[in-house]
Amino acid sequence: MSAIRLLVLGAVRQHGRAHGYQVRNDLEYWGAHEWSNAKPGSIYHALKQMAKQGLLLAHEIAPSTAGGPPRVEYEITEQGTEEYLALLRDYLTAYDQRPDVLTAALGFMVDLPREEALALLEERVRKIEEWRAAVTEYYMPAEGPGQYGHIGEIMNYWVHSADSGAEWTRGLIERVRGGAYTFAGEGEPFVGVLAEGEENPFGAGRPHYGDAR
Amino acid sequence: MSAIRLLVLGAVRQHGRAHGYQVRNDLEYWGAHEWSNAKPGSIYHALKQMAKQGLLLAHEIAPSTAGGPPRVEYEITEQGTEEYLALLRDYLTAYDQRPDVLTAALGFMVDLPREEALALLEERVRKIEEWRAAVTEYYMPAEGPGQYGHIGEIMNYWVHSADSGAEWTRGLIERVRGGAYTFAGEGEPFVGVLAEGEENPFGAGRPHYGDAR
DNA sequence: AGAGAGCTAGCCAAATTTGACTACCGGCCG
DNA sequence: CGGCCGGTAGTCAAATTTGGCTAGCTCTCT
Repeated sequence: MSAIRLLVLGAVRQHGRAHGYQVRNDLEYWGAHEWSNAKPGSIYHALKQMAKQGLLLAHEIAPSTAGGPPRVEYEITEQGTEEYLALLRDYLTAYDQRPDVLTAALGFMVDLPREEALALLEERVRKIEEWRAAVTEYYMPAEGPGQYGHIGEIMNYWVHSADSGAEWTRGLIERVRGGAYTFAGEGEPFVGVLAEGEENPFGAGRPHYGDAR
Repeated sequence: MSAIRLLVLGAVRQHGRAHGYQVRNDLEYWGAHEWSNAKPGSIYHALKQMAKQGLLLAHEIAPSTAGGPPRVEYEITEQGTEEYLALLRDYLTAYDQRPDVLTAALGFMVDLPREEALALLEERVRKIEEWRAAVTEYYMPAEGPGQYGHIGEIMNYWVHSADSGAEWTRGLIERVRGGAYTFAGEGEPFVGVLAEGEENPFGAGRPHYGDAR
């Protein structure tokens, strides 16, 4: 699964109640369209799918003023919250070469208690090291590297990425252990959503990298 | 697009003529199922699609001995070769947060002349630096970092990944410039496919990381 | 000789993702 | 006042991806 479900669940949860366009807007605010598949089609699809599965509750809203398409507001259910936390824990520890799930999880990590987040991040480092060992053991056999020719560069790249990822995670662990950020149960949380009517500084009109391609 | 097209085109090209299962086997040999979406369904789909688009030529093979499903062998066309080289060039330079396309391109980079590969890799470094500048400029405004709360860790992670990727690419450039590997037009190329009947040391029976999850 | 395991080769339905498209409204410009 | 631009809210068909399924062999025990 991609990161879309976590992103959508997290966005709805922070609002309490949100319709599709609000979610879409939040994800854009977070820059999610740059590092994940958070495109309109995917977002609306995920909302409907998760409503069907009981993770979200759909409220049909009467078209307020003029015609327009029928709006639907979503609210997260008990079951949806469980799924949300499960995904969050999973993605914080998973090292599977897709950086988007980690990125999404970083955005929500403060929904967990500090101690748990630390434990998960340490688990993440362990997983990376385990993976690294597996690569070097299986793909760099006794005959020595080089027998793979340029193909060895692929393994080299994997190993380099793993090392870099582990190093970064260790840095994050230190910052969190040192008291950075506000985690669950520690008072007023940092809110990354826009209030109704608040101007979106990251919305249209703001050049994002990649727009010119 | 994912890396699947480049992988499939490259595999068919190295064989000269290959049927689906051969391609599937090569990709497994390269470990592609671990870092890309190279699953049977995707491979067979890509073969058919590209045959329909004229990138591959499909030969119906009469069922050799007993019944069995009708085999199809594929051969790359002129147009397919062009597409192959275009994808290769593109993926060697593209820095778009999906490591699988780079990984796939690394596997085939020796199909280009050494000088061109070097130029593309240098272009890649430039792109990464450009991207890094965009992130730090747009997402770390005058108010200073920290106003984003833990969300700033996402940008921090991006920047760290970019730096790590650039550093690795510079290392590769040095190795290639120093004469490593055999590039197009430099004599006997390194072949990463299995000869008909050769045993696949990476096939089934060999534990891959992730099998135990 | 028959049961079962495992390989070869490939197919398929369901789920997801993409990228473009619709429809309504308000403002603004000449 | 007509036309068009931009924002809001969302839909849709087509392409792709997933994960498991089929069917025919070939060994290997028993």
